[in-house]
Amino acid sequence: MGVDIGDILEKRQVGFDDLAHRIVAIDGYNTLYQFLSIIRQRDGTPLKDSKDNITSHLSGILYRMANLFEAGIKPVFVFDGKPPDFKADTISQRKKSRAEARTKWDEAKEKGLSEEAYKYAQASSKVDARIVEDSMQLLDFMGIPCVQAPSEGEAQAAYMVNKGDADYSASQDYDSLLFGAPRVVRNLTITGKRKLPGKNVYIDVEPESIDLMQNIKLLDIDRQQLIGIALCVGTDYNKGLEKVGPKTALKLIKQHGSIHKVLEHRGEAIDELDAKIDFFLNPPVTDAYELKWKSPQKEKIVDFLCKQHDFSEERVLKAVDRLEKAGKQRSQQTLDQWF
DNA sequence: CCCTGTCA
DNA sequence: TGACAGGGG
Repeated sequence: MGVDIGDILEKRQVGFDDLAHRIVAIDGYNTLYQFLSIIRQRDGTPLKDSKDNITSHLSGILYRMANLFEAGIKPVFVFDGKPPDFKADTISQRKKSRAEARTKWDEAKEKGLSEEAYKYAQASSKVDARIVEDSMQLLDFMGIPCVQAPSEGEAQAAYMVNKGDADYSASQDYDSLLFGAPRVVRNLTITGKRKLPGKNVYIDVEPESIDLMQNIKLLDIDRQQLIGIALCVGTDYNKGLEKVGPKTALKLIKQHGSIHKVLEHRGEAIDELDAKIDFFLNPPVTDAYELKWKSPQKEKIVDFLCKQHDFSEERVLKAVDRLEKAGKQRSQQTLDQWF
């Protein structure tokens, strides 16, 4: 999932408050997947309403957005459109992995292996159409704008930051850097703890920002070469070279100058290489969006979350209160009308 | 993930 | 007040 180039990138720790007054274009798919895989009970079961609908993502959205609002951050969600044809292999691979994880989850449960069970439960998470639909519904009631990308959400987010409509692209993946996002923020959470994948160990995680130009300069490469490194390591559109991680990829690209030369030297090939490079450089994006934050519709949120999905009214009202207060406070302080 | 209650 | 356990839906 995503491109693994984090090890060669310079990151800057940012406090949650450093992002005050900033517009953050959130990768919807990435965030929802994160919520689905992490918001679970000890045994691995996701949160569900009485009709057996998964609700982990709704919980994640409600509380995380309340926290962002309180920090003065303006979120906008960006959702994926039609993936490029050359993503088909990755998509079917993910489907296969999910199916395998589902069986292994059941097996581990039967054997009483709780840690294994949890791991496979997470891996079986799927962001399906219903998850996306009711996320958009909740976000709309909360007054948070959503953008429908023509293709990859990370590409659309990158475009919006370049255009100046947003300040950061937010995702756990580094892909939007490949699409040219000047600034990416990761770990957009308040709780400074995260579970290590697989193990039952928690580590501290702080939000961090990555500056594209700074990294390009530091690595002494250009953007095409960064894309070349990504293609060496493997992206959603290609498998990557055998036993080549980010550090080796950097060395290879610097040594040979371009991905084409690296492949030529190794006698290997990547299908539709030029089309893929061009997709990173000139992805389909749209200007058809409006960024407008509206005051939360309390009754609709309560109806949706409490009546339809069995959330506690006390908790939801408290969260909506936080949304309203934060918005009003900002509007007074900065003249920059939120609502 | 995030919230809430408890305990020192 | 901050760490921790437990539950959320």
